[in-house]
Amino acid sequence: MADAIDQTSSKRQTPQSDRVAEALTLAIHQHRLAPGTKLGEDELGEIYGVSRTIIRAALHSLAHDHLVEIQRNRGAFVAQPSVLEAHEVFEARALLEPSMARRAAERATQADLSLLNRHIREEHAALADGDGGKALFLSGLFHVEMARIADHGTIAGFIEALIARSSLIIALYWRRQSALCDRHAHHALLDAMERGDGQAAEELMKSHLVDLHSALDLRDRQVPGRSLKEALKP
Amino acid sequence: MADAIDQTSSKRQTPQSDRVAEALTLAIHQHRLAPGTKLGEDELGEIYGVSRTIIRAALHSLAHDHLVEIQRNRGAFVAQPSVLEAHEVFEARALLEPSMARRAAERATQADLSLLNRHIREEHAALADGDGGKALFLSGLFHVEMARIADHGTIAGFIEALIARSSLIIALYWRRQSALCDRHAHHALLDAMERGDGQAAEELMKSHLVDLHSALDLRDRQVPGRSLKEALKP
DNA sequence: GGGCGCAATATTGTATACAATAAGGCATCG
DNA sequence: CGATGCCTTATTGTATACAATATTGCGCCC
Repeated sequence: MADAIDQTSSKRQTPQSDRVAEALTLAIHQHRLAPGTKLGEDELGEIYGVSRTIIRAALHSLAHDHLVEIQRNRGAFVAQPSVLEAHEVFEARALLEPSMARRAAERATQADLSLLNRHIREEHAALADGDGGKALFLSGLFHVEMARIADHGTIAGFIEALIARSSLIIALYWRRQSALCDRHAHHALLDAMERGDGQAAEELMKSHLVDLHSALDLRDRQVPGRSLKEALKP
Repeated sequence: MADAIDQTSSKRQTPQSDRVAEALTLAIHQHRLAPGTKLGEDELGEIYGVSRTIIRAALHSLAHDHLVEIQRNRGAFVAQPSVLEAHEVFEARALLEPSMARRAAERATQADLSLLNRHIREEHAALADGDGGKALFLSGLFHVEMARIADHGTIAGFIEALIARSSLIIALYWRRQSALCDRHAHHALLDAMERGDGQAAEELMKSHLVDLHSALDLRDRQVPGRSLKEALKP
């Protein structure tokens, strides 16, 4: 085992901690790391073939984005967003993403549009395969790509962080029965972008986010993993 | 020298890196650390009486908020936001803060209002003393406090980061002659909040941010510190 | 037999040592 | 005298060793 990280070229430009952080973020996105999972430093160090120093930097980075929670002297755990946090995240997205959708519609190049088109096709294919987790992940990527097209790095950074958190929220609160209700939302958005209709894109994004938000089961209950220890002890 | 950090009680709950990061953030807020300043690890370690491990964690944290820039094998420097970044930061604030002003107006308690009142008085006092830097810092604190009152942790976190970056932007691009043009903006905002008039607070915040944005000198030029080496070498 | 306290263990927090990279100075050569 | 290349030095990147804290299992006492 050991060196699991692909060190393509001998001269590496990006810090190793970033590579680890990216790998962990991806695993969270893809629902391969469930909320509440303990992320032991030695364990991760062995997996990625680096020392705890690197792992700690990566974990702190993810903690900064609210993807993991670090408890002093206890360790790092994949975050378990509360119902309140879930509401906040989608409210924040509703505040930011419609404007970005408008900008994206006004600025998208042909290359951007075909990239989004491919995303949608892959997403539908994943849904057809019954791989809901992958479809959800691709769906998030669509939003991230849109923020990138809008060409506003600052807000795009916020949106990326919010979408990563959304992935955790979906893992905890998604209600299955409404899984495919808005399969056409992204298609409609892309249509508006192809027409360069910023106003329409903004409205579509706004209602799409409302739909997403209401597709969550956010009745105030304890999430499973938390109830065992943290709900009873303190 | 050495242990410069105040370890009030023997049992410390917050990580040391957070204390260092806070101290550095404060120094940046107060314009005691100029953009471009080199932040050597050994040097900071000696100042705060901790090892480089702690310093590195703090610097990475600030880098995540775009307050410092880390160049591989070169070290950490106080960030020098570009003109583009400056625009983006104020556009992002314009997107987030008006809504928060509305929420704050709808939720502020009497204690909140008197706290804001005190902030404004201190800000005016600092201006009267000719301490523009301190006034600017307190002005930022007013916005942060407002986000806190709005009781939306997620967006408040974004706003806090944006205001910290604004402090750097102001250090680089503020034009002196317009330094006191909007001294009454915060007062007007507080009035609206005291009336519980969310709509008015939202509008006032929006125009206040437009004023701030246009009080910057964002003509496209190289910032001084950057031009010597970085503008010519790469 | 159950509950409490202590000790053993494992894991994280911090410091330090070593390695790698970049910067600056000096000597040599044209 | 100036330029170029190497070498010295300083600083960061990473790993490891040590210290502190929380957890867990065992034994003892009630």
